Order: sequence, then C-alpha cells, then structure tokens
Amino acid sequence: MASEKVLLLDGNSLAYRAFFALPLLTNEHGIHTNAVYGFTLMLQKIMEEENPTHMLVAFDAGKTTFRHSTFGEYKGGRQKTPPELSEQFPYVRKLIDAYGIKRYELEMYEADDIIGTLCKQAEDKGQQVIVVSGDKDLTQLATENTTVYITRKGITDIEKYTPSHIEEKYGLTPLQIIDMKGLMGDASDNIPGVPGVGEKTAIKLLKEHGSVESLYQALDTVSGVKLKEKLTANEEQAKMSKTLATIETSAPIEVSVDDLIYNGPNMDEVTAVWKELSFKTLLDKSEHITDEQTTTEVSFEIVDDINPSILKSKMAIHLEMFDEQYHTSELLGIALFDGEHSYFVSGSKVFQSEVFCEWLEDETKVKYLVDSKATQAVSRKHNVSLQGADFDLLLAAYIVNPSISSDDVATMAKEFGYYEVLTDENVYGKGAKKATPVLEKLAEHACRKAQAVWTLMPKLEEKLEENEQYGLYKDLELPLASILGTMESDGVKVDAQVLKEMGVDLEQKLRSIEKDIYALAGQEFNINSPKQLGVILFEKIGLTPLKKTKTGYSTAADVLEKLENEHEIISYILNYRQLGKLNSTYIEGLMKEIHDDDQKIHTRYQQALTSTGRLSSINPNLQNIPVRLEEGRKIRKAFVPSHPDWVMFAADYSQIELRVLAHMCKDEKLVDAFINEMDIHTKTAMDVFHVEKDDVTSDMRRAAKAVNFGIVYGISDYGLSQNLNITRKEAAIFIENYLNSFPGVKEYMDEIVREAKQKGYVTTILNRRRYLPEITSSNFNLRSFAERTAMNTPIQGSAADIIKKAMIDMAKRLKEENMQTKMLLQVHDELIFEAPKEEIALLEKIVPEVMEAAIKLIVPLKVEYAYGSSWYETK
DNA sequence: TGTGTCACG
DNA sequence: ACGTACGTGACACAT
Repeated sequence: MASEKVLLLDGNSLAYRAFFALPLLTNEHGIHTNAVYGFTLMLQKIMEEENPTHMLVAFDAGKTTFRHSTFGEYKGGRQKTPPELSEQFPYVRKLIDAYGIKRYELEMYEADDIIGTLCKQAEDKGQQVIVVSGDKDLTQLATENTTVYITRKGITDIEKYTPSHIEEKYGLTPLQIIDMKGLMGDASDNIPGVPGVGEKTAIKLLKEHGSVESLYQALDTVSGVKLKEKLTANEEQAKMSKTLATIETSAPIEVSVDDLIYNGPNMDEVTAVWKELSFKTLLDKSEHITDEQTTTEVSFEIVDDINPSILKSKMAIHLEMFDEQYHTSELLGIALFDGEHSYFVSGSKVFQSEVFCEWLEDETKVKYLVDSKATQAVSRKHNVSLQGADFDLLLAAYIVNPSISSDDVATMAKEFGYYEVLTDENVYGKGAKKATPVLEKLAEHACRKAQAVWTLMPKLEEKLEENEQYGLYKDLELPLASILGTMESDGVKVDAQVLKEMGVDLEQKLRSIEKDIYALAGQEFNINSPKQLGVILFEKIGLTPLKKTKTGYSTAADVLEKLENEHEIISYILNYRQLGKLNSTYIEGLMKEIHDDDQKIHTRYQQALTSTGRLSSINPNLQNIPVRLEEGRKIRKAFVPSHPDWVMFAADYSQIELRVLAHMCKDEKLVDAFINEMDIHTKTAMDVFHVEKDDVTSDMRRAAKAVNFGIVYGISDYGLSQNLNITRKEAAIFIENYLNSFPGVKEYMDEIVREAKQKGYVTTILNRRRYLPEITSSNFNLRSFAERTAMNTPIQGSAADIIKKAMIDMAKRLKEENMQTKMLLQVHDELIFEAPKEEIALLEKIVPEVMEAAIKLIVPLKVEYAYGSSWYETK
C-alpha cells in the first residue's frame, strides 16, 4: 500500500497555462491545438517521472460555485475564456479518456475542491499524493505526504511545494497560505483581502500571530497606526477572504480514491487523438514505439520469377525505387499483395516476365498503387503501359487534404491511422549514409507498402465519398496520373548544341560586364553575393538603401531599378544578374538534365504537392523557362521536336483566371466583357478610369492589368502600390474604383471569405478543397494571408481543374483520332505538343475545340495556339 | 540548411 | 497599427 501514488491534476488551470505559454497553433482543420498540446506534453512528462498508480483530472463545472453565495463578486471582472481556448476543452477531455485517466467535475464546486477532498481521502489511507496545477492556491494542500507541483513559466517546468519548501520560501506553513491570501487578497479571483496589505506585510503579521483569527484577537499589539486602521476597517472582509481562499476538503463528490486506479494508456486511441489534432512531433516520436513494439510481423515471400498463379484480378503493387528521381533511379524490386499473400521480386527482372507485363497491361486486372504516375513512367521505360490503375494512395491522400505534404508511404499511412510501415529514411538511412538494405529487409519494406495501400484503400475512398470528392479523384486526378507519367517518360528533345553556343556567348558577355563592374566599384568582389554587393553599393559607393532584408540591405531588382539613375554601376549589375541567371539555371542547369541516351529532358510533375491543385515541375522545372525577355526567350530555341519534319505546337488559355472569376462571381459587366470578346484589361481601364475605349492610354491599360492581377491574388492596396510603383493611396483609389465598377466581384470576395471562416476551407469548381485554419486567427498577418488565399485559391484551383480536364480529353481525342501527336508539357494554362506536319491542320481544329470545351463556364473559354520548328517559334 | 534572388503562370 | 500581393523551383552564398 505504501507504494501507491495518487496523481491529481487541475485540468482547467493546466489547460490555461498551456494555452498562454504556447503560441496559437492550429491544425489543418482550423482547430486550435496549443492548449491540448501543452497539456499533453505536461501529462507525458509527469507520468513518465512519477509512475502513478492512481490518477484523476479535475475540472471546474460551471460559472457559479458555492463561494458565490459567500461573495457574489467572487472571480468577478475576469476576462472571459478566449474562444480559442474553450474550443480545446473537448479535446483535452477526449485525450484524458484516451489515456484511460479518470476525470471528474462537480456542480457548484471548483477543481480545487475536488482535488482537496480526494487529497484528504488519500492521505487518510496513507497514500502518497501529488497535486499538479498552475495555480499557487493549491499549495495549501501540501503535507508530509502531499507534494504540490506548480507549473512555472512554460509548461513542463515545475516547482515542487513541500511543507519545507513553503517554509523556506515564505516562512509559513502550508495552511498559513490561506491566511496570507485572506490578508493580501487575490486579484485574479477578485478576493479583496485587506487593501494596502501585500505579500510582505501579510507574511510578517502571520509570522507573529499565526493566523487571521489570532491576529484580530491581538490587534492591539500590532505596530503601526496606519496598518492597525486598515486591519480594523476590513476585519469582516479579511475573514471572508480567508474563507473564499480555503479549499474544501469534504466536497460531496461521488468518486473515491479507489476509483482512480490507472492502468496505462490505450496508445491506439491516444495516437488517434494526436492524429486528429495533427501532433506531428508526438506521432513521430511514437513511431519508434510502433516500429519496434507494436508493428506486427508480416509474412512475405521473395520469389525469383512470377508464377502466373500469383497474379490475381485485384492486387496492390508497388515498385520500390532507390531514388525519388524514378526516371534515372535503379528499380530495386516490386512488391505484390493480394489481401493475403505478399510477394517480392528483386531488381527489374519482373519486366522480363511476359506474364507479368501482360498482366500490367490488362485493364481488367485491377491495381492499387502508391504512385500510379511513377509506376506508369517506369513501366514505359520497359515498354509496358500500365492499365487498370484503380487506386492511388498519393493522390487520394492529396485530394482529402492537399496540405499533407509528404510523399512517404509511412507518413501518409500514419495520417490515416495505419502504422504498419516504416519510413524510407528509417530503412535506407539519410544523406551520405543512404544505402540499400539487405534483400530481406528491402522486401519486407516494399511488401509493407503494398499492404498499406491495400488496407487504406477502402478508408480513403470512403473519406473521398464523404467529402464529395470521389469524382475529382477518380475521374480527374487518377486518369491524369497516367497521362502525366506518359508525358514524363516521352520527354522533350533538347538541342544541347543550341544551349552550348548560347553558353559560350553568355560567358563572354558576363566576363566583360564583370570587368566593368569591378572598374566602377574600384575593387573586385563577388557580384553574386548579396552581402558583398550590399557593402559595395551602400557603404563604399554610398547609395541610399531603400529596403532592408533580415540579413542586410536588399539588392533585389525592384530596389536596384529605383537606383538606376544614381550610379552607372546599377545597370551593369542588373544586366549581370540577368545573364548570370540564364547561364547558371537555364544553360548549365538544363544541359545537366539532358539524358545521354535520347537527348531528351524528362521532368517530373508533382501531382500531389501544391495547395491549389496546380502541378509543379522538377528536375528540371520546365514550367519556368524564360519567355518575358527576348534574351531569355531564346532558350526556347533549344526545345525541339523529337522527329525530323515534326513541329512544336503550343496552345494556351487566354485570361483563364479572370474568366473563372467571372464565372464564379457572375458580375454582369465582367461576364459581358468576356461574352463580347473584349480586351479585358482595356475594358477594366475604361471602367476604373472612367474613359472611353479610344482614350485608354497604354499606361492606363498597364495599371488596369495590374489591378486585375491584384483581384486574382486577393487584393491589397500595398501590394498594388508596390507593383505599380505608386502610392498606397493611389492604389487604394484604383481598387475602390474597380470594386465599384464590378460590384459582383466585391460581393463574391466578401462571400468567399465568410464561407472560408464558417467552413474552414474553400473549394474549386470540381470540389477540390483547401483548408485555411488561420482565417480565424487573431494575428492580423496570418488572418490577412488566409483571407487572400481564400480569394485566390478557388480561382487558381479552378483554372487548374479546367486544364487538367482538358489534358484528359485531349489525350482521349488524340487516341480516337489515331494521331501520332504527343502531349509533352503543361505550363499551368498552356499545353505543348509535338506533332508531325501532316497533323497540324487537325490539331488547329481539335486543340482549341477540346480545350475550350473542357469545363463549361457561363463565359466562353478562349484558346490561342501557334506552332513552329522549336518552342521559341510557337509565338 | 536557410536566405536572397529571380525565372515562370 | 499591423506589413502584404497568389502559386511554384533552382541557383549561389553564407552559416
């Protein structure tokens, strides 16, 4: 019995402490989590250190308590609990339940009284008690058997109050803490005490007299006229205050210490709550526990070749690659899972199996995959085209929540409550230490992934149905993955010779400009170092720094442009920067990416990355090849058709984002402008500047164009003023004029922000979602950012939906028409093809036709196209 | 590994 | 008063 240890926690007080100690965190569903998180950390720590046999968390039940009948203004004037905290209490309770810890609250009583009462019970039984709170009032409960832990700054830093610690600190006994409170009062609980008596005086008086009662009996002996007056005048108040500060130790509670036995947590439930709240750090830490302790054994078979009987009509299949760059990476093996048995074939020899290849190409054989795009791209390298891809974990997870950034199976699986798979980092190691493990381990890892896919499929499909996103996933993203995989593996031919010649020319120009810059600066330095450049410009030459960065002077182009008239060196630097960028990123960078065997570049599209639904392109990025400036645009001369007598054919949507906006906000003027095929920037200028069409100057049109961009991005006067280099006031007037001219736009923008606040997310035309938890933040910056995102994401995301749909329709049409034309690239609002000359005429018909019909809007979509002997010529 | 810069839509 | 345009990726430098 002596080894029993009772842990009593003050739930409200600890949650409060955690809330104010931590910044306002939110998870992706917009729930604030800082108090729950802090509470969890505190709980974990204390349980680990104390190993209690009994536990209880007490809560305050309501606003009124028995103390209010003594003093109506008890706890009066208190700021009400912030809503960001109130909303977290249900989760605190849920978490406590998951841990298997008892919790209790009682009408008319505070958590203190519950704790006090149980504390006494436990003491009577001779049990050891630990009380944990953020409130020092509780220290009155300290005895030889009871220690009171009070959290200090932060959440896991604790001060332990034993009677001797209290003696040291105040020179009082624990019970005298109550008397001290009676005399000095407590502002936070609105306990009055004796006005003018603070901690120092109270302690002095109690050291002499022992208690409030004996003090008043011996009031005559108190020295100091003023003090005596104050005490006399407030005798009743002092006594009442003491009563208020006294913790009840015989509250009519319905639990007893014996009910508090703690049997340890249900980790599945605990991690489920952590998952719900997105406690990544805690989940990551607990991963090691799952890895080594709860991960069940799996059986799998390493087979040398594919026996036809292995291949079922439904299987999870996973190609395990060493590197994420699957175009060049070694194929380590494939894993198959049929719901019962796992198989692993190492290396790439599976593709030598005719049975297997036929099975892959058989669309009646259903496949569940981690990443169908990668699987398609790799298969095609082996001259096999994957068919029947029916589930893609990566895409499903991304559609459910695009902010799930990881593409690691373990991380994704964990997000959905599945822990039976290790992270790649765990299996392969990291950085320079990354290496393929022994066959046995590799096979197990790959098989676990296949099993994860199999197991998670129903769960994710259900979630997609629930969100009404199944169509988006199944009819858009999944078929698109196969098309993208094909585009990637087809690649685009790049003429290295063109790049090389441009490179030689650039190198020479760079060296010459470099020399001029050194001469103008009077010394040599690294022009590419913003730090060194800043010193030269703003210290040595003495130009005025217009903007600063975290680390020093800003030397960004927009800043330098403003200084161009101040010193000759500026234009040289701008020129050097521009050419340097071309050389390093686009000449040298791209040449490194040309594959030796086919002289092509194979980018990888990231289909599950952006929070808006756009694609991104990496290794290399082919979505940011220069076009705006002629010098850079020449890079496009290197992008050529892969067959002689073929052409590059490019088609782009004109003003797709503004058309999407018109569709969604239904603003009459904006809709009419598109229906009547007006030049939208000119039309905007006419309305914003109140002029006739013929009086729109080029500057007015330029300004109107910037305003239109601003509208799409979630307008702010400051942003527009920066962009147009005008004052904020002028920008504000432009915006006001715009919104008055297009009232439907204003209404829509207000409405979308309202909706985002209410639902916690915004959606696109095809029901793609983006969660915006920060839209209710009390932090102005975070909130403003979320509001702009709420305005921009439906526009950018719907445009992404449209072109994705167009790609699917286009691929289908090319096939139907039996064409050789290949779709090669997507650059957000344009598609680039290569085509035999004979097919140009047909393309000119079907490309605009298909793209314009991809998704029907209330305004027409317009597609412009061009073709030529290189990408450069498609203008 | 983070910061600044700059290329694209 | 707050300090901002939306979405990306790659490079060089500095730590």
